[in-house]
Amino acid sequence: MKLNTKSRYAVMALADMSKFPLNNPISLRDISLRQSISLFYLEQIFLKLKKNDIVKSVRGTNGGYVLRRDPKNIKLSEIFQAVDQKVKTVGCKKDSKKGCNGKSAKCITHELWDELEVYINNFFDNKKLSDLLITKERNN
Amino acid sequence: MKLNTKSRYAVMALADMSKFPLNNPISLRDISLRQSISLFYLEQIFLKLKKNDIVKSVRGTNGGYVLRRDPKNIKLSEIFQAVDQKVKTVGCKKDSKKGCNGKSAKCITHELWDELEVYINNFFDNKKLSDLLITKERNN
DNA sequence: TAATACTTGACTATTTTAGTCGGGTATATA
DNA sequence: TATATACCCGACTAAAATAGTCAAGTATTA
Ligand code: FES
Ligand code: FES
Repeated sequence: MKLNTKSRYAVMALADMSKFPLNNPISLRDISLRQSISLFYLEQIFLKLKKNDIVKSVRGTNGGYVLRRDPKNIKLSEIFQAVDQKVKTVGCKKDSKKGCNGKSAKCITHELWDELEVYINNFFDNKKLSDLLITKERNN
Repeated sequence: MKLNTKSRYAVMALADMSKFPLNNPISLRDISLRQSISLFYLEQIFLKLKKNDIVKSVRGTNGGYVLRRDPKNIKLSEIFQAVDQKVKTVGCKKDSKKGCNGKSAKCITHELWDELEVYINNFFDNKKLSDLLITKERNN
């Protein structure tokens, strides 16, 4: 049960952006330097964030990315979804009649994992990007 | 963010066991057949469960494994711990002064992931093995 | 003594992760 | 208009983790 770098970096990068004046394009190069994340990797991540309307891009000199909405209105669950990061605790296809063991019925633990999945998704649904900024002033 | 088979199977197998009279050794072969889990894999898993005092073993014919405690007193968190399945959402070593990016300070998202980790661990801490049985009668 | 069932360590194929890279296109500014 | 900046996009890859598999045991009971 662990979190991958793609979702961690996505949130980290967006949090970085939201510390600066909105509507002001921020280049991936700057984020890369400030947060020590590979530029190439960031490009990959932001492509998805863009496709999912979380950021928009400004090309050319002085370009970069801009948050599409106020950080107050960006849920972490959206970010996760954007980078294809599903919370998956069940071993079966949810909509299928078959269980994780290939049998016809759902397994003995299915309901438990399902409950866990809902539980975790709740966390991401209730957290906004802006929640990352109010903790305390940071210098990195 | 997903769950691996080792922890899923561990819980599944123990839940299977707790449906039968306690103190009655249950062979892995039976669990394997009922739950469609590889016998070899179960052996690997139960070795750890035994080392962590969740089950005890009875060798020889009619042997098997026996739950050491009542399912009411077995937390899922113990089971996860036993099979080495930590919930790991932060990218850094928790006790280290260094952040996930190798810098001296904790990163901008550290507190968030830490909170998530606590949140998820709470789920496992509050669930008992017995909670899996009361949902409804099942036939597998 | 034969069969059952746990014991242990090592081994492996497959999948996932975590990036990397190359060759673009668009835009601002000097 | 030249040039540098910065996004765009697909393909590629090394390394790690996962999900098992296997072999060669030992203990116990019927
Ligand atoms: S997890 Fe859904 S059937 Fe087992
Ligand atoms: S997650 Fe701990 S410092 Fe980044």
